[in-house]
Amino acid sequence: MLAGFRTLADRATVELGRRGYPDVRPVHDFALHAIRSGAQNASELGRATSVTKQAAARTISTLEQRGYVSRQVDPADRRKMRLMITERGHSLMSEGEAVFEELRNQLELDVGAEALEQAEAVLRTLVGENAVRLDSPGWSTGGLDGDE
Amino acid sequence: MLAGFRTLADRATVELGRRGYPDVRPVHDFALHAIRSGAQNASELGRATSVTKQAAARTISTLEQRGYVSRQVDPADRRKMRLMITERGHSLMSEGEAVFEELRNQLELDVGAEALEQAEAVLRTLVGENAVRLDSPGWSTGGLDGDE
DNA sequence: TGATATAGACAACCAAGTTGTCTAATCTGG
DNA sequence: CCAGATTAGACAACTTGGTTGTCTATATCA
Repeated sequence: MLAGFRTLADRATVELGRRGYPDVRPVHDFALHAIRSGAQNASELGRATSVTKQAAARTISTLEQRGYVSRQVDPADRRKMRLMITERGHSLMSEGEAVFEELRNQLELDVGAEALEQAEAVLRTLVGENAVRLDSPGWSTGGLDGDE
Repeated sequence: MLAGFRTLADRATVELGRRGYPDVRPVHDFALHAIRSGAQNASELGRATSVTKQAAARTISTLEQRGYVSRQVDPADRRKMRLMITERGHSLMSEGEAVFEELRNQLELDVGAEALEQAEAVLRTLVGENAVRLDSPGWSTGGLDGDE
């Protein structure tokens, strides 16, 4: 079947909820990662996550409400709102990584180390191929045009 | 990263669009499969796909609009609307399977037959584990309660 | 027969996206 | 140096797939 990753992400979400981050979804973690690795404002975040800047701004604002990031006007360019990950944001991220690690370990127990690595390699190939064209927003919902 | 299956499903969607089924999403195919393997009305479909009956009814009605299923009152129990997959519905499904087959073959070329099988086995384990508790609606959106 | 359960419809809502329009700030080029 | 273009971000309206909650019609059970 095809629900593999969904499964993983869902479990991580539930587990994170159990550990005191009840209102976090995969998207949020995803966004935090993008911010940590360089996206400093809404537009950049949008580009980094292949989403319109409006959607990114929305994600940011919920992240801000929940206390995971803070925003302040960029002194150098006053159009921009510079993003910073808060303490709580950082602990969410490390907790998230820990949870993932645990899930991965569990799976490794179930299935064997080699098998798991093999599987990861395959999946990497799969996403690697189209990482090239992570452009076009709306790959999952709207689009469907298939860029002829 | 973790977008492996998404990737696969998205590509299949795009490819199907290209082949004359432009308004089909993974959900729809998923629902058709559930119907084919026994779900005869909205409530059953909902149960089968771990979704409320209302959501299922909605999916059905778009599927009906697009001409993939038809509905008629069940003569034996006039509360029920019996579902039938139309000709077009069947061809969608086989086209869908063909596309998937092709994608799988492509991946097999890229990565080798054994590796692919191994990966599939791992993923099967992953989803298999929690197939047991495919109950609780809302695993992906609302929930988060983690059934304490 | 009457209480209860089930099927499905309808309405209101949510989350995460999308467009499209708009203002404010910055950049660029004549 | 200033006019025009570009960019950042906000706001509003809409879409999809899902959720409750309420309601009617039909079945079923005691």
